[in-house]
Amino acid sequence: MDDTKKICNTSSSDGVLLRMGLNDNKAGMQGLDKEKINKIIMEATKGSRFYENELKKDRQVNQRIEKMMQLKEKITTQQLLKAQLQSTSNYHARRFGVRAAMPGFIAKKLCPHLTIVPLNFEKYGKVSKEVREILAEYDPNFMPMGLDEAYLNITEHLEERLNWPENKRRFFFNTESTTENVLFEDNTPLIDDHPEQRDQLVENSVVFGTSAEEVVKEIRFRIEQKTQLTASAGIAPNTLLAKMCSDRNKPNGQCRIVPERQAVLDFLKDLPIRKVPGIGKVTEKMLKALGIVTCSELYQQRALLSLLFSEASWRNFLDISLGLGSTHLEKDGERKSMSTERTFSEMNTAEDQYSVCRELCRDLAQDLQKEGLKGKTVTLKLKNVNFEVKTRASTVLSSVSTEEEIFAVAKDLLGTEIDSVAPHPLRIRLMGVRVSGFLSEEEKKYQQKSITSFLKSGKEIGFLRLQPGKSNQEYFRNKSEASTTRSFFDRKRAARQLNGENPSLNESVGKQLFHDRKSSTNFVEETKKVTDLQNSTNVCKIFTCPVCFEDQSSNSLEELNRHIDVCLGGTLVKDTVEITKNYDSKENTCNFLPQFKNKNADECQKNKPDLLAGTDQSASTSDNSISNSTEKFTQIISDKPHRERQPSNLSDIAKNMCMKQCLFPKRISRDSEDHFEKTEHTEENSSSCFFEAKEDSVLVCPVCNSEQKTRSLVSFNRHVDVCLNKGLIQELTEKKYFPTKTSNMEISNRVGALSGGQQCTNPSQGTKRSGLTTSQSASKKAKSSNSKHTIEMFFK
DNA sequence: GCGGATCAC
DNA sequence: TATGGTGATCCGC
Repeated sequence: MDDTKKICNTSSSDGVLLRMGLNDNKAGMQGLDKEKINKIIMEATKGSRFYENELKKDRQVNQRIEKMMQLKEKITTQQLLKAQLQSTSNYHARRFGVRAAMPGFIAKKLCPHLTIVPLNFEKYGKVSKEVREILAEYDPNFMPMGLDEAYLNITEHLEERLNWPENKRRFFFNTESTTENVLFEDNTPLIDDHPEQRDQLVENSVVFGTSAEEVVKEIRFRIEQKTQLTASAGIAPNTLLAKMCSDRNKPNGQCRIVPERQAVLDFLKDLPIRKVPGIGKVTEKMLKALGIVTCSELYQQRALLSLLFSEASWRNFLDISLGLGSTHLEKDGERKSMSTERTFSEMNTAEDQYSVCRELCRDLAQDLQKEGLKGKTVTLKLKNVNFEVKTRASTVLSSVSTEEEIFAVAKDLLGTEIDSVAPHPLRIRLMGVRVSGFLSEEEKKYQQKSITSFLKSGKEIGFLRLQPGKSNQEYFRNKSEASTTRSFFDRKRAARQLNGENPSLNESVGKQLFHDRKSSTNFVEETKKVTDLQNSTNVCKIFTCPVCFEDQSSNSLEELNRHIDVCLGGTLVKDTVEITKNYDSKENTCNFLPQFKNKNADECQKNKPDLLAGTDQSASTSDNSISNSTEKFTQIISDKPHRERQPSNLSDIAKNMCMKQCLFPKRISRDSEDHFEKTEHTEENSSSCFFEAKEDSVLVCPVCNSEQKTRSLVSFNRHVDVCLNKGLIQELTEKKYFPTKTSNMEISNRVGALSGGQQCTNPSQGTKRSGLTTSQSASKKAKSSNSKHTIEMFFK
């Protein structure tokens, strides 16, 4: 309880400083007088709406912490001990997999012969083309992260480099002398002909060695010589460590963590958690409340964390505390959303808001079309003048990509928000529009095919029959032409010019523009009509379905799309049947079984626990000879490596494919390789389940490498616990956590206890989250490469 | 699927 | 002086 008080009694200004204040945690800031600067920030911001909102957010965080501490109070020593064993063994079982015999496996995780170097560019940070060229010499597949970071895997380069002569590793200072530049370009003849020049040359050059450190020095040297940019770098066995240690010698320095377990642990020992990518100020504060400040404390408190945080969170904490990160660089995954947003001075008229909304949709549509994307979900984001952010989303049946399509959805969302505060105006300072739920390549094909076949069949008749506008049109033209032909911002700009660039006149200008408006509610209605008209390209339309050629009663695009979807249903079925015949084994997808793919893939994923429990819902919803769940799992985890198994007949293929589809839908949809053996993530998701279902294979302890007689997951895990607790893990553990008797302690209810989240579910109001999102995967690139280094490396 | 929240860059 | 934009992810509902 003392802890709780401590947190909640923190003065509000302290709390806000945490949110707003200078973060001197980032390297390069240590020299500054933090307190002084924070004081200045405080003085400048006190009393503003922004500040008030920061206070509010901070109070929310404090409430979360308070609840967490209350929960912590209820935890008994017994529970903690139990959690200690369960979290550790569960973590290892899932993280490292227990399917294959892997002696010394865990140790290897920490010592892959891999060097990953993130280069953090300082100054103007942009990884220009030149730089890029230099980096590519060391790793042609290097991964740029944003504008000012890049990850390189220099493992291969290091091997090659061993045989390089000194000359190949010599680089020159780029002085102002033109002679030097000449030398830089072509030095060989000069060396031979003029010994004195050679001396000078040697004086002005530097030879780099063959170690990883030398390579990175060389890269940084070359970059600086060529672009004047300085960079700091970290050399480490995985991306997480590399990122963290590149931070250590900022600016313009480098640091290496050698691929040895002890070096990793030493590095992490006193490292503040805030230095870890993915742990932000909120997570830091929450962990601090638990007395956790360094990464090693993250490990020491793992039992507590497993009880207080979601599984994803505490497992990520454990990853961090053990220095586990990705060991290969993965190309970006597919984009998941695209958005655009804008901040402006207070905007409180519906007309302005619809106008801005349309502009955002227009911009977004352009961006979407550049990448050829169509999405099904449109999200409107609003920030009111008190800095409170709201998002409102709507998912439509047919995907959208054009300005009109997006606006059709967004304007409804906006309308709802405007209505919700009526008769008061909606006072906002930011609006954003996002499109997500993009069509997969498969879906695009279907769509394309349907449309193509439709057009080819000689039905190229415009399905929009335009009719002359009626009475509303005149109204529309007079009333809102300005807002469509000139953007909101253009008008504001013009108004500013008229008013001598005085921004304070913005509001009055707005009022002038709309001085003739009626009561606010009526106005909203009118605006809606206007925008509906706008949505119809300024002309009244009657939609005719391009499939059934029926005139549609509604003039809403959404309605039309819905209708077309229904009509196209037939076409779609036809197409998928054709695809059935074109099974491509490389693709490993279910597309030869369209019924299953289209209808049941998601279901199957959802029903996974049921499948495992033998209820087998998917089998009942599909007649594709999916006999029963046990059989399916047995097949996948059979002793023979999966990739060697050749499906013997179509039915087998069906089972295999469908199971893959169901178990690993995300990855299957992207890649064309066999993901079972390689994807640790899937392992994590399902490893324990495998054992429950497995009947004909032998469990081998991943630690001691001995075959286990039991088929029971519980017994098996117990064995692994014992092994783990005796061995590697115990090194790191404080003795109080592992009194000798606990290693024999009965471990029961493992899977249930695993969802420790249940225990910390907050039934009451306020903060919804009981766990935290702290994976390094916060950023998409870090994420994509995050979770599948270990098994893959091992098998390589 | 939605909405809020956190995080990185 | 007034407090950004974009994208991703997680959690609870």
